[in-house]
Amino acid sequence: MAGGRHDTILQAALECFSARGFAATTIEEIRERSGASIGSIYHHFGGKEGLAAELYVEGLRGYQEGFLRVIESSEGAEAGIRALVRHHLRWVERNPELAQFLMNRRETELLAATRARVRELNRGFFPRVTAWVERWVDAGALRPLSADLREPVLLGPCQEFSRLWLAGRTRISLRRAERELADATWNAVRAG
Amino acid sequence: MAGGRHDTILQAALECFSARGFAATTIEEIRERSGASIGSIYHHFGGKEGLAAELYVEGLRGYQEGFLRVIESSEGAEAGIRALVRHHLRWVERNPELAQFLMNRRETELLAATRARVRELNRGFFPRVTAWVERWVDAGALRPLSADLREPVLLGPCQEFSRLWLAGRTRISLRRAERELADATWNAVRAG
Amino acid sequence: MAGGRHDTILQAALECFSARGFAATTIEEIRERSGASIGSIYHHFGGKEGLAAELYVEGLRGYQEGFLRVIESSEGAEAGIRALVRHHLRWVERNPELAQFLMNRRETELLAATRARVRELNRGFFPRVTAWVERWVDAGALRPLSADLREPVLLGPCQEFSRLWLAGRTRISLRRAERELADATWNAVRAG
Amino acid sequence: MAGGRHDTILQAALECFSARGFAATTIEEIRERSGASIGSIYHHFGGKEGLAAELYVEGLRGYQEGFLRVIESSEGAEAGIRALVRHHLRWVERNPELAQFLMNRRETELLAATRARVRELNRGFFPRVTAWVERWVDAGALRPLSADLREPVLLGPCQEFSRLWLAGRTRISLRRAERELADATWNAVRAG
DNA sequence: GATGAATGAGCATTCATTCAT
DNA sequence: CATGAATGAATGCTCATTCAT
Repeated sequence: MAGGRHDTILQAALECFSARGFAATTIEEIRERSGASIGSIYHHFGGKEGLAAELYVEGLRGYQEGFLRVIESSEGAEAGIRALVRHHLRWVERNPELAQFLMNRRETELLAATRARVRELNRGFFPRVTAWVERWVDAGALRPLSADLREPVLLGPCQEFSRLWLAGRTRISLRRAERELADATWNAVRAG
Repeated sequence: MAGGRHDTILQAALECFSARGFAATTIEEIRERSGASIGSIYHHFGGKEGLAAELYVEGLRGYQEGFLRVIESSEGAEAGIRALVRHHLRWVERNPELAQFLMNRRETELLAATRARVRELNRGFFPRVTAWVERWVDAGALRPLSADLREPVLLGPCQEFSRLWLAGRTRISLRRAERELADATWNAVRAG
Repeated sequence: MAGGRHDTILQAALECFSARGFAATTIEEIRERSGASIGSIYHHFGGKEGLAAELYVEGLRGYQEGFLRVIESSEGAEAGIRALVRHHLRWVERNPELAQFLMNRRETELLAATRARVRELNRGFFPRVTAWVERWVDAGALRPLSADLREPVLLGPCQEFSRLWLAGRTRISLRRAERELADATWNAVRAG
Repeated sequence: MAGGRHDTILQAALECFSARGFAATTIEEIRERSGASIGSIYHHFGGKEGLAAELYVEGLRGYQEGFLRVIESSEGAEAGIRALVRHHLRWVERNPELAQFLMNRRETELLAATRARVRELNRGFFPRVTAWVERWVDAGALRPLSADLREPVLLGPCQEFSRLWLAGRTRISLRRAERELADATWNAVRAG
């Protein structure tokens, strides 16, 4: 589906962006790490922004797909919440560089190349998350929660722990944190 | 109180850094906004890094001081947790630019000028937070929590909401979120 | 033979360095004189230091090669000494800019980029000069001379005259000085 | 005669100039080493050029005065030549920093502040050297020598050795070189 | 005389991007 | 598709110099 050169460059760019940030990464660094030529990078992606957009959008898509699959196939509210925490942490574990890159949202979302495609993705994502949450609120399993607080309450702790883990500033692993984060998150939102 | 020029430059830099990020801000922008000369900026801060370090370290110090004051003067575990959430959100409300700047931690913490001073601050901060939490765990008011999970669970939701609020992507205000975030956080950590 | 741009830049830089010194020369001057772009200069040489190092090392190599060829192919001590004086002066005459640049040794030798390569060159040069001189000392044609004094006694007068000539402060030409400098140098070192 | 501040600054500037060259030395370095303020440096010397001119002219004057005293008080040609070599080496030994600074003539002589005063000094110096040399040429003690070659032949070896010694690239001391350099120089110019 | 904050022209250097081969 | 030399606007930073206190 995708040329070897194409993917090699993409992977090299991801490594650079995640290690030093988008702004601080230079095309030269990507060239060196990928082994491709400058011309080749421009041929495939049109430049630094194009590379970042590709990584960002595809990364986000993958995350969201997994997220929806997990909650929508879960049985019951508690199982869904716990699966969501677990999914988040395991996704970070499997994609540490992508996670690091997506986490520094701000730098990348300002890019023109990204905006429209991200909005598109979100349009297909948030309503389904909202539907899932409200279904269980209506069923009396979850406490009502302002729409703006859904993401913060459900993912804030995972997000923050992931951030520390990616920075190498935790003693325990993502796996070992799963249970406690799931407990805390579940207690934060369960009804009663 | 301190040198007018000095503080004017600092404020201008903060505005630039928070609006566009450290890397994207140019000295010229800071010069224009502050009204000072390039030379003056370098005379006082030694450069962009020095400026960022000063802002970062002083911002962090202020946040931590308030944080400790709030929890250590609180009566009981629940009051402490709720005060902590309230303090976090109000600090962000009072210092939106500083908050935005400190949130993009990564960009700044890579700076050599910052590292040592931050470590120093943290040495005086985390042990006292730990002591406070463990006191109430021992008293049976809070559920036991791995050390690595304290910050994520206690502040993750606030942090994530603040991030969205700063990005202008929330409908409700920080004030309106206080109660719900405090409830959620308290439920996440209360014993039983 | 080598890249036209490459050599054009090198020549322009040499003219600037010899006319105004390394420190006083600006990249902009080199750019203007060479007709290349700033980027091209950096692409090829990495900066002012790289340019100076290239010129210095290649210049030194050329001088040393000629020097060795001349003395090692000479017949007898006196012929060698006279050939050496002659070679020195003619080299300066043929390469006035390079001579001027190499003469202000100090400015350039402090450069990190130069040190290792110069040491390497000298390792291949001085032992052969020493061997030649000692051969004729042993043969009784030259007076014994401390190692440290070889260069000063053999080349000091040439060096000093070249310096004055390059500064435009002599009335006679390098050619006209050849005989007298050869006489003086030969008398300074001949046995008996 | 001279204020303490005045001389302290002068000495600090000399140390900087001799260690790193005129162009590479900054006023800030001189300020730091001298302990004076920037304003004070400007008050006394008017700037970097003024400092360099002062050092250069006074240094040259001192060297020339000693030089003339030595040859004019010497008895005979050989004694004069030997005294001259000795004077040169001892002057370098006593004033290594000044020697280093004066040696990099080129950088300093381009300064407007220096030119006129140097020409003035030279007008009082070279005729007397010339007179001394020609007196002994006429007397048959020295071989005739083109005017342009006087300095190179008489001082070239000393100069070159001093340069190496100042750069720390000699094994023997200035004192130990005296005899051999005097012999070589005397042989280079003696009649017959 | 002494001080040091303030100034800003000038400089080296970086880096995304283009394009001929 | 691949290459890398060439470009030059943009940027961080230096540093001699001024001047009010």
